[in-house]
Amino acid sequence: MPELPEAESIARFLRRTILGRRLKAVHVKRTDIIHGDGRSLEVLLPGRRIVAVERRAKRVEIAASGGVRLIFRLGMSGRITIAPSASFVEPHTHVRFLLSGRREELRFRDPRRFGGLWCLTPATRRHGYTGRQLGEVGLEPLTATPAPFRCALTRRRQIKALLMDQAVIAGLGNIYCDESLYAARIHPLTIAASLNRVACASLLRAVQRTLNRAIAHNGSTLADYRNADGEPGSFQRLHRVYQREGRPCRRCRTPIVRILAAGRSTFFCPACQKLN
DNA sequence: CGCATTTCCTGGAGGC
DNA sequence: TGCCTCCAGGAAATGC
Repeated sequence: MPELPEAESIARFLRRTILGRRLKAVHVKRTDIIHGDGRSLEVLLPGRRIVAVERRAKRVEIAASGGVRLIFRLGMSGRITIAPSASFVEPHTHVRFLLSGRREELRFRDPRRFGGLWCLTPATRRHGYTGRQLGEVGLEPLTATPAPFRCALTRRRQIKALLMDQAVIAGLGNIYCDESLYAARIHPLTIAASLNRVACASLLRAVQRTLNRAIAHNGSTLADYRNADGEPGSFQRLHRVYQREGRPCRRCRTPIVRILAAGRSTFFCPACQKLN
């Protein structure tokens, strides 16, 4: 379940390892996970240099020369790895990008195929693109300031659903929503518009602290997630509520409760996070 | 508009 | 040991 911290960890690793290198060749095994410019990556990409690696929301974005942008959405089980070209290719590896320099390649795997790869080019910007749409995303929580953050929250929706909505706040998924709400002592079903200025500011600080700590631990690995170097994250050891149903709250020892909110398992401490 | 429900998909977990 | 069912979960579409 890569969320913002996992995508950030991958982007940082890629920046260290592939920035400035060239895409020598591309092998696509599944075309149906690729969207954007209709032309095949095999003809579009070879020879281009990697000029930037960025993260936006939960997405990892690679900018190549000539205004070409590769946007990886990892969904549930998406993984980006750098591997020796001769190494075993794991099942569900949909695209392989051979890199200049060492005999290495970037691989995109996604067994469950909730993710995808968007190839945006000057042509797609002029004429729109084919395949699945890449939804707009909202405020970047790490750089957001209190006023726009509060503005985004002044709606009559449950705070959990709102934080999960990528068009509103970008990059928070189930884990970091629950962890942030716990840190801010806010019940997940609270109507967002009922939070006052102080509560919103406190929530933003909690979100930022939670995300920054998770990034420092290379994200959370529950099952699938690995960083681009193949290593799991370790932030799951610091989870306060997520997947801790029935276990004592680390602040007050009250058992953590699990409910369904916004269609997702939601964990919170009923004593620390009171409704109203 | 809000929000619950359904769909996509596979691997891992649990039941027997 | 092996087969079967169930289910998580991000995003988008559908229904109310």
